Amino acid sequence: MNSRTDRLSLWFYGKSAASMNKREFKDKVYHELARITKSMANPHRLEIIELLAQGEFSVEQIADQTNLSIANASQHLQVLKVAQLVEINRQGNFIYYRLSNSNVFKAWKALRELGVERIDAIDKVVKEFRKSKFDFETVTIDGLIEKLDSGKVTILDVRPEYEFNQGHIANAISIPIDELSKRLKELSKRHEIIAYCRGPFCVYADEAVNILIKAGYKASRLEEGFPDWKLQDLPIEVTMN
Amino acid sequence: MNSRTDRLSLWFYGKSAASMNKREFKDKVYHELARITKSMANPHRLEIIELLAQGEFSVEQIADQTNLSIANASQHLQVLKVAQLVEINRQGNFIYYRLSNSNVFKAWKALRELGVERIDAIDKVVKEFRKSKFDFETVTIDGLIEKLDSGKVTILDVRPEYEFNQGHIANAISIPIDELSKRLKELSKRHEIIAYCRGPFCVYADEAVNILIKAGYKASRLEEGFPDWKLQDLPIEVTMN
DNA sequence: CCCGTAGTCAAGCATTTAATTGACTTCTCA
DNA sequence: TGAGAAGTCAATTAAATGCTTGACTACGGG
Repeated sequence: MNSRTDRLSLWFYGKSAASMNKREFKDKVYHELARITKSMANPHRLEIIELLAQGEFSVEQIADQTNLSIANASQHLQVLKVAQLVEINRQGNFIYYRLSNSNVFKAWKALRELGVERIDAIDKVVKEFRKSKFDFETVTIDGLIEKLDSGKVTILDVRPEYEFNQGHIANAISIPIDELSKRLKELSKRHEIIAYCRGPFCVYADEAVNILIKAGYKASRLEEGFPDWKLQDLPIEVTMN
Repeated sequence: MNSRTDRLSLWFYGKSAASMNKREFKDKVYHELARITKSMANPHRLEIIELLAQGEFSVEQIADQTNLSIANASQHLQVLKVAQLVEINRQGNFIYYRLSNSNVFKAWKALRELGVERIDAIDKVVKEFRKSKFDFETVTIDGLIEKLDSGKVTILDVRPEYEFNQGHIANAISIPIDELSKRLKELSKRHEIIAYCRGPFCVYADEAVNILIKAGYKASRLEEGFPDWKLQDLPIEVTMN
């Protein structure tokens, strides 16, 4: 025990702000910020955050999507809930989790962009994985906006319909990736097709473009996902039921 | 050992992207992103990041500023270096650390804003601490820009001169907080004074405004800090030597 | 009101993280 | 070239984190 530890235990147990000195104040603030950061600092929780950026999901849906056991998913969700990054909405037997606020997605986006830019391993694995399976160009949100102004473009949402219904790019049509092959006739070949999904690490759109190009369409994927579009306050639609 | 763990150990030891399946690809990407997030997820490292957003500092300077032992500070810096969030610049006996890139500050800023908005404890402690010692209004960067357009404003940088020299708001004058009381005569009472420092959790500017108001000046603090100003590509100056 | 489903909680173990100490390395300068 | 200053590293210990398992709680339908 040194004097530093003594101070920490003091404020930790609820010292009032008015009686703090500068160091105690800083320790408290950075401690709280680190608590939030730690609650995001786990691969599964990051994946959950990205999923919840699409809308709200039950624990079982989340566990399925992220390949976790129900109990484990639940525990990760508790961590996020304690940190106030997610909120719940109980509907009978089901408990639906959602991000509490757009700032959560903003933080995830900032970390994602930091990662892609800083960590070669990420950029490399993303590029190689895409290239190995699907070799084609991507379009950014800005690029898509330009295309929309100037031509015949079909925006194709290939996420599960459940996610599409909770919010999608205005005028997009929904064909979940699993159904794309057998629903190709719904798409006109006279339009360029821009497929999008959850975000830059989601491969649904890659798979879609692959299918479309093989079938003779002009198609490319949106680099970002629906949450990035929504964050910029670009036009979206929600399917009511 | 279950099949999930088997997969993890496979890619961990360097599976090529081309041979990955979807789940392996996701695991790899989120693992890497969590690694970066973990490297930030510690109160001392967040404080170091905020400090390094001001410029470059030696290990000893960093240890001093953050109240850490040299060895401990060094170890935290190694964590940040391995995650590629900081870079070094050796000058003889001294090793200067700096943020590798503005994305690091962007991520810190996003986490900071998430924290202030989400965690009552942070907002509360910041407001209470300020109020208890210094009860006055603050000005945002946008507010400062407006004021600059329309009136006589003195921008006062109260960070240590070392930090001022590495970069400051254009036309700001430097009076480190320790010297402010005895250098008041350098400031005209006909100008409103906006004091700024490192960021929203830095109290130098609060202390400065307190001194200035007591001495009869019209003064307020900038909510954000120099790095926030710089991030927006607003005019800055660097003191060469 | 009890059964089944959805989800949470608690215990136990293995792994990771953090701080301290003291030894070690690297560089400068006399 | 060797003393000293600036940092790093390695070992130790304590604490926190993460996963699994199985028991538990909450709700709805018959």
